[in-house]
Amino acid sequence: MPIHNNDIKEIFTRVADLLEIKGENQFRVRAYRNAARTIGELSQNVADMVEKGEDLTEISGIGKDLAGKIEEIVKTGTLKMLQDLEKETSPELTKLLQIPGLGAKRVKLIYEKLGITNVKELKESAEKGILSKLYGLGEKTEKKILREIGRLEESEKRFNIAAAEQIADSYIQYLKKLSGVNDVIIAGSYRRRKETVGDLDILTTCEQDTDIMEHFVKYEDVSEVISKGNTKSSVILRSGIQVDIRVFTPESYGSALLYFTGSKAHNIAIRKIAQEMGLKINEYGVFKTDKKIAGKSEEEVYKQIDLPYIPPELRENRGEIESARKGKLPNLLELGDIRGDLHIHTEWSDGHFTIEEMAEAARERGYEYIAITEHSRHTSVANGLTPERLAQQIRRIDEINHKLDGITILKGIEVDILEDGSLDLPDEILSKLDIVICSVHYKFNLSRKEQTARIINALQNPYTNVLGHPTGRMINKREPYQVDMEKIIKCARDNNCFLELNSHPDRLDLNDIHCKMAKQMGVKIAISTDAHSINGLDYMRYGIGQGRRGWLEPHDVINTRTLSELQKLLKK
DNA sequence: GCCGTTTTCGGCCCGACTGTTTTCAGTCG
Repeated sequence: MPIHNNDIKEIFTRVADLLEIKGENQFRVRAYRNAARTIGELSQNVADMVEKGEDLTEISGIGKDLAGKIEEIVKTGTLKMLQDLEKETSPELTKLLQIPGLGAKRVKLIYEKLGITNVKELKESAEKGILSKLYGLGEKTEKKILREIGRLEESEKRFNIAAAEQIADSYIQYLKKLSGVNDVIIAGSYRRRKETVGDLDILTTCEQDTDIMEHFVKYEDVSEVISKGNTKSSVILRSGIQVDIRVFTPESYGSALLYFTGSKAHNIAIRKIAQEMGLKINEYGVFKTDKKIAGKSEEEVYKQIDLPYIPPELRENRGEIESARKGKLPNLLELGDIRGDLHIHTEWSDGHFTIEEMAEAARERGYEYIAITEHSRHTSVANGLTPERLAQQIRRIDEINHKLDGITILKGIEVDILEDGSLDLPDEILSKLDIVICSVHYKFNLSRKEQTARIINALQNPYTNVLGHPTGRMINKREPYQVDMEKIIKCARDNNCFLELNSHPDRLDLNDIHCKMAKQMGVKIAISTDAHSINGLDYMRYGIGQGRRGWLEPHDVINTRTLSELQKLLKK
């Protein structure tokens, strides 16, 4: 069985959970958690590294012991230490940790005193009122646990960035209605533009005597108030998302913003640097002994530890601090750099508008060009084009281009990759197009080897330009199909192809890690919306967010080019 | 369990809120 980085991540996370429940040294626990996170975010495949005999202790946070355990997992598919821990305690205990309000100490307590090992038993004893009899637990905690179990049973989801954006926008508008409220900003993973958001962290500054907390919990969408204090409160909205708010003075706004934007790993790293310099950073500022020396703006805080401003999207402790130190932070791409959208559907297949309507909408958005890329015949549910209809569309686009001012329409296709890796339309018609995107739309469950070979075959077609939504994942709905992304990127490079970053908020495919990997391996990206309607063109901003998280600069992206530069890139 | 211009031991980020306690532990972010 091939071991993926994610398998190692899960094993180490379980080890950390069980060690913590056992009451082991917290720093040992942290070492496993750090290792789990690091491996999960690594762009290289650890199993390959083991096979090549590479030194795993080169990876930060992996020492001799963990390197040995990783090898054991890669070679045997399992870790004896974890099996022993599971025998010693109970494998389902870790699930209890997912219940908000239950940490390691309480899980240990209820396990040792009541012999509870899973959620079902926990629920029963809470319903019978046994839980609240334990020392340190009370009725309120018992009720909260029951509520949380109910919530866990209902759904356990993160919100995609577009859904989070809608919820956030209206809450912010509401908060700003209260007079005396000055800044309101959403920090957290939302500000880092992560593809999914677990909760919203709101930061505000306001005039004295402004009862922002009261106003905050009175919002009509609030279904439950979890906590309400003078500087910090939390609620749950009807949609199920948790929203936290913190109030700060303007003097602390920058350090608070930095702190609550995270990520946690980034914060820990910068605090460590501060510590080494004899400084202390917390959410209220930067302190030298007890004297506050900075905190108004994020720039000011970074400056105290000799770093330039680091954009939120990079703050994952994935090398941004080292780059910042060397003055080599990427000059990240911005929405304004985009000159066109290269993946658009119209009513010719399953889109909802005409070619002219989409072109005009794109022109209004300031674009110089778009590519019309319908589905091909195999995707019959989407009214995919036959060679004949595509030839017809090519003629039609020529006519429209002739009349249209201010924007150029490129002739393209999103052609299906068939099961054997051949393309759904003959080369003869593909040769007449400006851009060929090829995509997998069925047979998602081929083996990793077969799926990789299928895609590589498609990339080797002389007319292929772009691989569309390269892993096929749908956020919260469908897992990515199994592929060897490193091989695919290499193949794209060797065949002069590009990878798509599909901006649809349910896809955002490539993900951030693969974007960075493609950049490092010298493969450029097309950031496209896959728009099926005029509004769909506005998904571009999500793709930009993801691209920024993937360290992309304008020159890494083909649709930042002028039309003539782009045409050169697409000519093979 | 990791790490090192305090290097083989002794550190490892830190503050707010809640609930249960009677001065604080546990959880969370």
